[in-house]
Amino acid sequence: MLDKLRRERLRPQSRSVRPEATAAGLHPMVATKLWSNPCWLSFRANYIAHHFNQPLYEWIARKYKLSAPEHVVLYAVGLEEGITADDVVASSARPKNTLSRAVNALVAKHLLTRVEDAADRRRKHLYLTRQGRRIVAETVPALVEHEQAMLASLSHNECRTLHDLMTKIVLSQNAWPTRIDEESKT
Amino acid sequence: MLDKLRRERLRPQSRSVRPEATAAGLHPMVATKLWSNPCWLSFRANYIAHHFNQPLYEWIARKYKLSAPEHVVLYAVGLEEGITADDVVASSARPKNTLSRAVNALVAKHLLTRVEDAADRRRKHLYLTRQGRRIVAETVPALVEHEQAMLASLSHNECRTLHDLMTKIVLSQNAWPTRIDEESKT
DNA sequence: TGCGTCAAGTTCCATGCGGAACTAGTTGCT
DNA sequence: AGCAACTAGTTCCGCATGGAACTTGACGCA
Repeated sequence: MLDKLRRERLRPQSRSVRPEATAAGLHPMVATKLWSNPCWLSFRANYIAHHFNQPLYEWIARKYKLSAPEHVVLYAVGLEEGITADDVVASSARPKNTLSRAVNALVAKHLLTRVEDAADRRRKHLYLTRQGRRIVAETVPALVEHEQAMLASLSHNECRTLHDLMTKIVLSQNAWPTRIDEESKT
Repeated sequence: MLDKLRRERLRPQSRSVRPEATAAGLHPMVATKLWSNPCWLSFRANYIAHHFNQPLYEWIARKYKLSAPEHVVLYAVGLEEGITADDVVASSARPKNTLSRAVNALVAKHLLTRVEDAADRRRKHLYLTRQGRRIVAETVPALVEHEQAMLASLSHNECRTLHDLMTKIVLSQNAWPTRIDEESKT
Protein backbone atom coordinates (compact mmCIF):
# COMPACT_ATOMS: atom_id res chain seq x y z
CA MET A 1 0.00 0.00 0.00
CA LEU A 2 0.89 3.59 -0.41
CA ASP A 3 0.05 4.21 3.19
CA LYS A 4 3.28 2.69 4.25
CA LEU A 5 5.31 4.86 1.95
CA ARG A 6 3.42 7.93 2.98
CA ARG A 7 4.10 7.10 6.59
CA GLU A 8 7.75 6.52 5.97
CA ARG A 9 7.97 9.88 4.36
CA LEU A 10 6.31 11.52 7.28
CA ARG A 11 8.62 9.94 9.80
CA PRO A 12 10.92 12.02 11.92
CA GLN A 13 13.74 13.47 10.04
CA SER A 14 12.39 14.04 6.63
CA ARG A 15 13.68 17.55 7.18
CA SER A 16 17.28 16.62 7.90
CA VAL A 17 17.85 13.90 5.36
CA ARG A 18 21.50 14.03 4.57
CA PRO A 19 22.98 11.99 1.78
CA GLU A 20 25.34 10.21 4.21
CA ALA A 21 22.41 9.15 6.31
CA THR A 22 20.34 7.49 3.66
CA ALA A 23 23.48 6.06 2.15
CA ALA A 24 24.32 4.36 5.39
CA GLY A 25 20.75 3.13 5.84
CA LEU A 26 20.61 5.04 9.07
CA HIS A 27 17.51 5.10 11.17
CA PRO A 28 16.08 8.62 10.92
CA MET A 29 16.13 9.15 14.66
CA VAL A 30 19.81 8.30 14.77
CA ALA A 31 20.31 10.94 12.10
CA THR A 32 18.47 13.42 14.26
CA LYS A 33 20.61 12.61 17.25
CA LEU A 34 23.69 12.98 15.11
CA TRP A 35 22.87 16.28 13.47
CA SER A 36 20.11 18.03 15.35
CA ASN A 37 21.41 17.34 18.80
CA PRO A 38 23.18 19.94 20.86
CA CYS A 39 24.93 17.18 22.82
CA TRP A 40 26.87 15.71 19.96
CA LEU A 41 29.70 14.27 22.01
CA SER A 42 27.67 12.39 24.55
CA PHE A 43 25.44 10.86 21.94
CA ARG A 44 28.38 9.61 19.93
CA ALA A 45 30.26 8.35 22.96
CA ASN A 46 27.21 6.54 24.28
CA TYR A 47 26.33 5.14 20.91
CA ILE A 48 29.79 3.80 20.21
CA ALA A 49 30.16 2.45 23.73
CA HIS A 50 26.80 0.74 23.57
CA HIS A 51 27.40 -0.84 20.20
CA PHE A 52 30.70 -2.13 21.44
CA ASN A 53 29.42 -3.40 24.78
CA GLN A 54 26.18 -4.97 23.68
CA PRO A 55 27.50 -7.76 21.43
CA LEU A 56 30.44 -8.24 23.72
CA TYR A 57 28.44 -8.89 26.86
CA GLU A 58 26.00 -11.05 25.01
CA TRP A 59 28.88 -13.16 23.78
CA ILE A 60 30.66 -13.31 27.12
CA ALA A 61 27.47 -14.38 28.85
CA ARG A 62 26.65 -16.97 26.23
CA LYS A 63 30.05 -18.51 25.81
CA TYR A 64 31.69 -18.07 29.19
CA LYS A 65 28.74 -17.60 31.52
CA LEU A 66 30.21 -14.42 32.89
CA SER A 67 28.18 -11.38 33.84
CA ALA A 68 29.19 -7.98 32.55
CA PRO A 69 30.77 -6.87 35.84
CA GLU A 70 32.62 -10.17 36.04
CA HIS A 71 34.08 -9.58 32.65
CA VAL A 72 35.04 -6.04 33.60
CA VAL A 73 37.03 -7.36 36.53
CA LEU A 74 38.60 -10.19 34.59
CA TYR A 75 39.65 -7.88 31.81
CA ALA A 76 41.13 -5.37 34.24
CA VAL A 77 43.13 -8.00 36.09
CA GLY A 78 44.25 -9.29 32.71
CA LEU A 79 45.66 -5.86 31.99
CA GLU A 80 47.42 -5.58 35.29
CA GLU A 81 47.78 -8.41 37.75
CA GLY A 82 47.86 -7.58 41.40
CA ILE A 83 45.40 -4.71 41.26
CA THR A 84 42.74 -4.46 43.93
CA ALA A 85 38.97 -4.20 43.62
CA ASP A 86 39.33 -0.50 44.24
CA ASP A 87 41.47 -0.06 41.18
CA VAL A 88 38.73 -1.60 39.12
CA VAL A 89 36.18 0.68 40.71
CA ALA A 90 38.22 3.76 39.89
CA SER A 91 38.65 2.83 36.27
CA SER A 92 35.23 1.45 35.46
CA ALA A 93 31.65 2.55 35.45
CA ARG A 94 30.38 0.24 38.16
CA PRO A 95 29.74 0.78 41.86
CA LYS A 96 31.97 -1.02 44.28
CA ASN A 97 29.43 -3.42 45.65
CA THR A 98 28.71 -4.72 42.17
CA LEU A 99 32.41 -5.23 41.58
CA SER A 100 32.86 -6.82 44.97
CA ARG A 101 30.25 -9.39 44.04
CA ALA A 102 31.89 -9.91 40.68
CA VAL A 103 35.25 -10.57 42.33
CA ASN A 104 33.68 -13.09 44.68
CA ALA A 105 31.96 -14.82 41.81
CA LEU A 106 35.20 -15.04 39.87
CA VAL A 107 37.03 -16.44 42.87
CA ALA A 108 34.26 -19.00 43.29
CA LYS A 109 34.66 -19.95 39.64
CA HIS A 110 38.41 -20.34 40.15
CA LEU A 111 39.26 -17.68 37.62
CA LEU A 112 40.80 -15.32 40.14
CA THR A 113 42.74 -15.58 43.36
CA ARG A 114 42.82 -13.01 46.09
CA VAL A 115 45.93 -12.25 48.11
CA GLU A 116 45.74 -10.09 51.18
CA ASP A 117 48.16 -7.20 51.18
CA ALA A 118 50.78 -7.69 53.87
CA ALA A 119 51.03 -4.03 54.75
CA ASP A 120 47.33 -3.19 54.58
CA ARG A 121 45.12 -6.09 55.41
CA ARG A 122 42.02 -4.44 53.97
CA ARG A 123 43.35 -4.66 50.43
CA LYS A 124 43.25 -7.82 48.46
CA HIS A 125 45.36 -8.14 45.37
CA LEU A 126 43.82 -9.99 42.47
CA TYR A 127 45.57 -12.47 40.23
CA LEU A 128 44.38 -14.64 37.38
CA THR A 129 44.37 -18.37 37.78
CA ARG A 130 45.49 -20.50 34.89
CA GLN A 131 41.88 -20.84 33.78
CA GLY A 132 41.30 -17.13 34.17
CA ARG A 133 44.31 -16.38 32.07
CA ARG A 134 43.08 -18.77 29.43
CA ILE A 135 39.77 -16.94 29.15
CA VAL A 136 41.50 -13.58 28.91
CA ALA A 137 43.78 -14.93 26.24
CA GLU A 138 40.79 -16.19 24.30
CA THR A 139 38.53 -13.19 24.64
CA VAL A 140 40.86 -10.26 24.22
CA PRO A 141 41.64 -10.97 20.56
CA ALA A 142 37.92 -11.16 19.79
CA LEU A 143 37.34 -7.82 21.48
CA VAL A 144 40.19 -6.23 19.62
CA GLU A 145 38.86 -7.59 16.38
CA HIS A 146 35.41 -6.22 17.13
CA GLU A 147 36.84 -2.83 17.95
CA GLN A 148 38.88 -2.84 14.78
CA ALA A 149 35.76 -3.62 12.80
CA MET A 150 34.13 -0.54 14.27
CA LEU A 151 37.18 1.47 13.27
CA ALA A 152 37.40 0.04 9.78
CA SER A 153 36.08 3.17 8.09
CA LEU A 154 38.92 5.24 9.52
CA SER A 155 42.40 5.51 8.11
CA HIS A 156 45.40 4.82 10.24
CA ASN A 157 45.99 8.54 10.71
CA GLU A 158 42.41 9.20 11.57
CA CYS A 159 42.57 6.49 14.22
CA ARG A 160 45.57 8.10 15.74
CA THR A 161 43.95 11.51 15.75
CA LEU A 162 40.79 10.14 17.30
CA HIS A 163 42.82 8.27 19.86
CA ASP A 164 44.72 11.38 20.85
CA LEU A 165 41.70 13.63 21.05
CA MET A 166 39.78 11.21 23.20
CA THR A 167 42.82 10.78 25.41
CA LYS A 168 42.94 14.52 25.85
CA ILE A 169 39.37 14.53 27.09
CA VAL A 170 40.01 11.76 29.59
CA LEU A 171 43.13 13.52 30.84
CA SER A 172 41.23 16.73 31.43
CA GLN A 173 38.91 14.82 33.68
CA ASN A 174 39.68 16.52 36.95
CA ALA A 175 38.87 19.87 35.44
CA TRP A 176 35.30 18.73 34.81
CA PRO A 177 32.51 19.49 37.21
CA THR A 178 31.52 16.31 39.03
CA ARG A 179 28.03 17.55 39.45
CA ILE A 180 25.61 19.47 37.30
CA ASP A 181 23.54 22.36 38.55
CA GLU A 182 25.47 24.62 40.85
CA GLU A 183 22.65 27.12 41.02
CA SER A 184 22.13 26.58 44.74
CA LYS A 185 25.20 28.69 45.50
CA THR A 186 24.43 32.09 44.04
CA MET B 1 54.52 6.18 57.55
CA LEU B 2 56.73 5.13 54.75
CA ASP B 3 54.63 2.05 54.24
CA LYS B 4 52.04 4.10 52.48
CA LEU B 5 54.52 5.64 50.10
CA ARG B 6 56.08 2.32 49.45
CA ARG B 7 52.68 0.89 48.65
CA GLU B 8 51.82 3.72 46.36
CA ARG B 9 55.01 3.13 44.53
CA LEU B 10 54.21 -0.51 44.13
CA ARG B 11 50.72 0.12 42.85
CA PRO B 12 49.70 -0.87 39.37
CA GLN B 13 51.25 1.28 36.77
CA SER B 14 54.55 2.22 38.23
CA ARG B 15 55.86 0.86 34.97
CA SER B 16 53.82 3.08 32.68
CA VAL B 17 54.00 6.38 34.49
CA ARG B 18 53.69 8.99 31.85
CA PRO B 19 54.20 12.64 32.60
CA GLU B 20 50.67 13.46 31.40
CA ALA B 21 49.23 10.95 33.78
CA THR B 22 50.79 12.18 36.95
CA ALA B 23 50.24 15.75 35.84
CA ALA B 24 46.53 15.09 35.50
CA GLY B 25 46.40 13.33 38.86
CA LEU B 26 45.15 10.28 37.06
CA HIS B 27 44.41 7.09 38.89
CA PRO B 28 47.09 4.59 37.85
CA MET B 29 44.56 2.04 36.66
CA VAL B 30 43.00 4.62 34.37
CA ALA B 31 46.45 5.21 32.97
CA THR B 32 46.80 1.50 32.35
CA LYS B 33 43.48 1.37 30.57
CA LEU B 34 44.49 4.34 28.48
CA TRP B 35 47.91 3.17 27.45
CA SER B 36 48.27 -0.55 28.01
CA ASN B 37 44.91 -1.54 26.70
CA PRO B 38 44.44 -3.09 23.29
CA CYS B 39 40.84 -1.82 23.26
CA TRP B 40 41.63 1.85 23.32
CA LEU B 41 38.46 3.03 21.63
CA SER B 42 35.94 1.21 23.76
CA PHE B 43 37.61 2.28 26.96
CA ARG B 44 37.60 5.92 25.96
CA ALA B 45 34.05 5.83 24.65
CA ASN B 46 32.78 4.12 27.77
CA TYR B 47 34.73 6.39 30.05
CA ILE B 48 33.54 9.58 28.41
CA ALA B 49 29.97 8.33 28.18
CA HIS B 50 29.96 7.30 31.81
CA HIS B 51 31.41 10.54 33.06
CA PHE B 52 28.83 12.42 31.09
CA ASN B 53 25.87 10.26 32.12
CA GLN B 54 26.64 9.81 35.77
CA PRO B 55 26.31 13.42 36.98
CA LEU B 56 23.50 14.01 34.53
CA TYR B 57 21.27 11.21 35.76
CA GLU B 58 22.02 12.02 39.38
CA TRP B 59 20.92 15.58 38.73
CA ILE B 60 17.84 14.68 36.72
CA ALA B 61 16.73 12.26 39.41
CA ARG B 62 17.36 14.71 42.22
CA LYS B 63 15.85 17.79 40.67
CA TYR B 64 13.14 16.44 38.40
CA LYS B 65 12.44 13.01 39.85
CA LEU B 66 12.92 11.40 36.47
CA SER B 67 14.58 8.06 35.96
CA ALA B 68 17.31 7.68 33.38
CA PRO B 69 15.05 6.02 30.79
CA GLU B 70 12.43 8.69 31.36
CA HIS B 71 14.97 11.35 30.62
CA VAL B 72 16.11 9.53 27.53
CA VAL B 73 12.58 9.58 26.17
CA LEU B 74 11.93 13.17 27.13
CA TYR B 75 15.15 14.31 25.52
CA ALA B 76 14.42 12.40 22.34
CA VAL B 77 10.92 13.81 22.02
CA GLY B 78 12.39 17.23 22.71
CA LEU B 79 14.63 16.74 19.70
CA GLU B 80 11.84 15.60 17.45
CA GLU B 81 8.20 15.75 18.37
CA GLY B 82 5.91 13.11 16.99
CA ILE B 83 8.37 10.26 17.14
CA THR B 84 7.23 6.89 18.40
CA ALA B 85 8.61 4.72 21.17
CA ASP B 86 10.26 2.64 18.50
CA ASP B 87 12.27 5.57 17.28
CA VAL B 88 13.62 6.01 20.77
CA VAL B 89 14.47 2.34 20.95
CA ALA B 90 16.40 2.48 17.70
CA SER B 91 18.46 5.45 18.75
CA SER B 92 19.14 4.63 22.36
CA ALA B 93 20.75 1.95 24.42
CA ARG B 94 17.65 0.70 26.19
CA PRO B 95 15.35 -2.24 25.51
CA LYS B 96 11.84 -1.49 24.42
CA ASN B 97 10.05 -2.60 27.53
CA THR B 98 12.10 -0.21 29.63
CA LEU B 99 11.26 2.62 27.28
CA SER B 100 7.62 1.61 27.15
CA ARG B 101 7.47 1.95 30.91
CA ALA B 102 9.26 5.28 30.73
CA VAL B 103 6.75 6.60 28.21
CA ASN B 104 3.89 5.51 30.42
CA ALA B 105 5.45 7.17 33.44
CA LEU B 106 5.93 10.40 31.53
CA VAL B 107 2.35 10.35 30.32
CA ALA B 108 1.21 9.77 33.91
CA LYS B 109 3.29 12.76 34.98
CA HIS B 110 1.69 14.87 32.25
CA LEU B 111 4.98 15.56 30.54
CA LEU B 112 4.09 13.70 27.37
CA THR B 113 0.99 12.99 25.33
CA ARG B 114 0.45 10.03 23.10
CA VAL B 115 -1.45 10.21 19.82
CA GLU B 116 -2.40 7.09 17.97
CA ASP B 117 -1.29 7.02 14.36
CA ALA B 118 -4.30 7.16 12.06
CA ALA B 119 -2.83 4.87 9.44
CA ASP B 120 -1.22 2.37 11.78
CA ARG B 121 -3.00 2.05 15.05
CA ARG B 122 -0.11 0.27 16.72
CA ARG B 123 2.06 3.35 16.64
CA LYS B 124 1.68 6.14 19.09
CA HIS B 125 3.25 9.46 18.35
CA LEU B 126 4.73 11.29 21.29
CA TYR B 127 4.47 15.01 21.98
CA LEU B 128 5.62 17.17 24.84
CA THR B 129 3.09 18.86 27.04
CA ARG B 130 3.73 22.42 28.12
CA GLN B 131 5.31 21.11 31.32
CA GLY B 132 7.39 18.61 29.42
CA ARG B 133 8.62 21.31 27.14
CA ARG B 134 9.53 23.44 30.13
CA ILE B 135 11.71 20.70 31.57
CA VAL B 136 13.44 20.13 28.26
CA ALA B 137 14.04 23.86 27.94
CA GLU B 138 15.56 23.92 31.40
CA THR B 139 17.68 20.81 31.23
CA VAL B 140 19.16 20.93 27.76
CA PRO B 141 21.29 24.02 28.41
CA ALA B 142 22.74 22.37 31.52
CA LEU B 143 23.62 19.27 29.54
CA VAL B 144 25.21 21.30 26.80
CA GLU B 145 27.21 23.21 29.38
CA HIS B 146 28.37 19.98 30.98
CA GLU B 147 29.40 18.59 27.64
CA GLN B 148 31.26 21.77 26.80
CA ALA B 149 33.12 21.52 30.09
CA MET B 150 34.27 18.06 29.10
CA LEU B 151 35.45 19.46 25.79
CA ALA B 152 37.17 22.47 27.29
CA SER B 153 40.65 21.12 26.73
CA LEU B 154 40.08 20.87 22.99
CA SER B 155 40.36 23.69 20.51
CA HIS B 156 37.53 24.52 18.19
CA ASN B 157 39.25 22.71 15.36
CA GLU B 158 39.96 19.68 17.47
CA CYS B 159 36.30 19.52 18.44
CA ARG B 160 35.29 19.59 14.84
CA THR B 161 37.76 16.84 13.96
CA LEU B 162 36.61 14.70 16.85
CA HIS B 163 33.00 15.28 15.89
CA ASP B 164 33.61 14.23 12.31
CA LEU B 165 35.63 11.15 13.17
CA MET B 166 33.06 9.90 15.64
CA THR B 167 30.33 10.59 13.12
CA LYS B 168 32.19 8.48 10.62
CA ILE B 169 32.21 5.57 13.04
CA VAL B 170 28.50 5.82 13.71
CA LEU B 171 27.78 6.02 10.00
CA SER B 172 29.76 2.86 9.32
CA GLN B 173 27.52 1.06 11.75
CA ASN B 174 25.85 -1.35 9.42
CA ALA B 175 29.22 -2.64 8.30
CA TRP B 176 29.96 -3.79 11.84
CA PRO B 177 29.33 -7.32 12.95
CA THR B 178 26.32 -7.39 15.26
CA ARG B 179 27.65 -10.36 17.04
CA ILE B 180 31.05 -11.46 18.17
CA ASP B 181 32.41 -14.93 17.64
CA GLU B 182 31.51 -16.33 14.28
CA GLU B 183 33.71 -19.34 14.74
CA SER B 184 30.77 -21.76 14.80
CA LYS B 185 30.42 -21.44 11.03
CA THR B 186 33.72 -22.70 9.67
C1' DT C 1 -11.20 -13.07 2.78
C1' DG C 2 -8.84 -15.86 5.52
C1' DC C 3 -4.10 -17.37 7.11
C1' DG C 4 0.95 -16.91 8.24
C1' DT C 5 4.37 -13.58 9.20
C1' DC C 6 6.00 -9.51 10.95
C1' DA C 7 5.99 -5.15 13.80
C1' DA C 8 4.66 -1.82 17.87
C1' DG C 9 3.93 -1.81 22.31
C1' DT C 10 2.82 -4.00 26.82
C1' DT C 11 3.04 -7.31 30.62
C1' DC C 12 5.21 -10.82 33.49
C1' DC C 13 8.67 -12.16 36.31
C1' DA C 14 13.18 -13.35 38.12
C1' DT C 15 17.52 -11.29 39.09
C1' DG C 16 21.17 -8.57 39.60
C1' DC C 17 22.00 -3.79 40.35
C1' DG C 18 23.24 -0.11 43.15
C1' DG C 19 22.36 3.20 47.20
C1' DA C 20 23.15 3.08 51.98
C1' DA C 21 24.69 1.28 55.95
C1' DC C 22 28.08 -1.62 57.99
C1' DT C 23 32.72 -4.06 59.34
C1' DA C 24 37.39 -4.28 59.70
C1' DG C 25 41.59 -2.08 59.21
C1' DT C 26 44.71 2.18 58.80
C1' DT C 27 46.41 6.80 59.69
C1' DG C 28 47.05 11.06 61.80
C1' DC C 29 46.88 13.89 65.74
C1' DT C 30 47.71 15.14 70.32
C1' DA D 1 48.46 5.26 73.50
C1' DG D 2 43.97 6.29 72.32
C1' DC D 3 40.42 8.53 69.62
C1' DA D 4 38.49 10.58 65.32
C1' DA D 5 38.49 10.39 60.51
C1' DC D 6 39.16 7.86 56.66
C1' DT D 7 39.43 3.75 53.35
C1' DA D 8 38.83 -1.27 51.28
C1' DG D 9 35.55 -4.32 50.93
C1' DT D 10 31.08 -6.59 52.19
C1' DT D 11 26.16 -7.03 53.24
C1' DC D 12 21.37 -5.67 53.15
C1' DC D 13 17.42 -4.83 50.71
C1' DG D 14 14.09 -2.61 47.56
C1' DC D 15 13.15 -2.03 43.11
C1' DA D 16 14.18 -0.83 38.35
C1' DT D 17 15.86 -3.54 34.60
C1' DG D 18 15.57 -6.27 30.70
C1' DG D 19 14.68 -11.10 28.59
C1' DA D 20 10.83 -13.60 26.99
C1' DA D 21 6.29 -14.19 26.03
C1' DC D 22 2.07 -11.99 24.78
C1' DT D 23 -1.47 -8.77 22.48
C1' DT D 24 -3.08 -6.14 18.99
C1' DG D 25 -2.69 -4.56 14.51
C1' DA D 26 -0.72 -4.47 9.60
C1' DC D 27 0.41 -6.78 5.48
C1' DG D 28 1.45 -10.20 1.78
C1' DC D 29 -0.33 -13.89 -0.67
C1' DA D 30 -3.45 -17.18 -2.58
